[in-house]
Amino acid sequence: MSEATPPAAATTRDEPRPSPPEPVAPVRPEPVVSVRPEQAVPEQAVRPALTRERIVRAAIGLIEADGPEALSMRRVATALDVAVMSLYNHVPNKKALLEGVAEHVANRLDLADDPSAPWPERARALVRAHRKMARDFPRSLTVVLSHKVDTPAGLRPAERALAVAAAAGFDGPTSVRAMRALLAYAVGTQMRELRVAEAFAHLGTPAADSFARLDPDEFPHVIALASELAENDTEADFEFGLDLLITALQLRAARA
Amino acid sequence: MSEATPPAAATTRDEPRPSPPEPVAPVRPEPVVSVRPEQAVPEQAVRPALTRERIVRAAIGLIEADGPEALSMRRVATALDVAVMSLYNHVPNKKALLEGVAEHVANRLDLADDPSAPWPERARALVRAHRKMARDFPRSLTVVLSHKVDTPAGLRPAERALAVAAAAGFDGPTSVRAMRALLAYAVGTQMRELRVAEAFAHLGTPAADSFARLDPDEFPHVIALASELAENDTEADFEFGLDLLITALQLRAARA
DNA sequence: ACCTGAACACCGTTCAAGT
DNA sequence: ACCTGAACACCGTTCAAGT
Repeated sequence: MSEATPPAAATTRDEPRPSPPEPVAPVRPEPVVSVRPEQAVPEQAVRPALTRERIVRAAIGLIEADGPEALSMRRVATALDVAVMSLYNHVPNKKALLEGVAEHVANRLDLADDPSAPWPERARALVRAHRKMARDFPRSLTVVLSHKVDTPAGLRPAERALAVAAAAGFDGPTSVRAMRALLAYAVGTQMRELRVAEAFAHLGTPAADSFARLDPDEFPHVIALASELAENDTEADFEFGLDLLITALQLRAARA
Repeated sequence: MSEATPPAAATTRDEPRPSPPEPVAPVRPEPVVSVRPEQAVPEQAVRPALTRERIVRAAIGLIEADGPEALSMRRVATALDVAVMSLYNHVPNKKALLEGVAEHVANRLDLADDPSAPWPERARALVRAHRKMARDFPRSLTVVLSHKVDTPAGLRPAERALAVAAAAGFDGPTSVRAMRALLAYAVGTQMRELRVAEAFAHLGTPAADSFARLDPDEFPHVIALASELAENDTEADFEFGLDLLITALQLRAARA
């Protein structure tokens, strides 16, 4: 858990790595008397075994803290207080680690589904789950989106979408297209929210006054709607577009 | 132009850089007789001046050839046959170079617009322009999408979309939302096509048999529609989703 | 089986020196 | 004003050595 938000020390690059809080015993003190060794060591002195799971979680923590471009094997290693090369006992290389990150985040998608609910509501819930993931792991998102997933974790949203489309009465090819349209919208929304979030992280309110310097002849609408554009009710924006898609799909389902 | 698709030599990393095809004159031969110097040197001997434009184009060439993760200042420099540090006379750092790439690609968007055409057709044309950009610069796309643009190049699509929405009769806030929905779909589609393209580049036909290993209880629809899913008529998929959005917008415009 | 340090071939960027 | 090489603090990964 604490690995998900690594200590600030991991974000500063220059200072030398502090010596780990391990029992620094030059000669290993063999317990000749049985003292139930699992209770012998005090609280956090035992370092949990290095594992692929822990490595992936640490990577996600670093990505969320400093952005995906700041992720390095070496930083993951120091965050876990091991040597770099130890990671390679559990992960073949950095690309595989990023795939692990993608899969881990994709598995956090909340795909709870009530098959007895009307299909438009089920479709909405599916797309909303993507939006929630984008909020929970904003900076890991680009990693997820740039690693296609033909693993179960990656195909689960597709399965749900196809199930919903079938419930709506669409034939196979139409179901596939409806699924792709919904997921394209989900992905596009995720990207947009990510950009908005990064922009706010870097500046206060970014676009506001940059609109002022635009050529009024070329950008009449942008300038006229500057205040509407500066406002970012991502929730309402998202629901508006989702509503468009669902409405059109209902129309299409009724015609079939 | 030739920089847009750099020679294969730029993609192999290990071999030493071949000495440039420059006139290797240890002592510079000063032309004491006037021979119209701009014609004196044979064909490609004159190296064009290093410029921000040339640097950005070379970067795009490398990205399209080897992917964005393979872009490095050093590779750009050798592609242009200059020292690395020479680049820094025209570009402050790598981040700025990537912003240049994003802007250059965004400027290639074909935003031709016929204000007398019916607005649904104008809206379609706008979203299709994004799709075309994704086909022309597939691998530069992630760079474009991950650098928000409050420059004119980045706001031009928004301006067009708002103009179309106004022509449809939407009020300001609704126009902004309609624009965001359309652009979200455009972006989502671009991401999907990119993933499909990368998948095909790496394997022959990727998903086809990976579906076979899925748990039939959890993935009944994916398995049943495996052949439809394997087929990727990105054109038709794209138009299907676009049609949904436009249809719903027309409905909404008629109600207002 | 797991961990590790040294080494190698890369990075981006600062600095001081050249023209 | 523009170009450059050396140097620095980083990278990912191979290899050989330890337990």
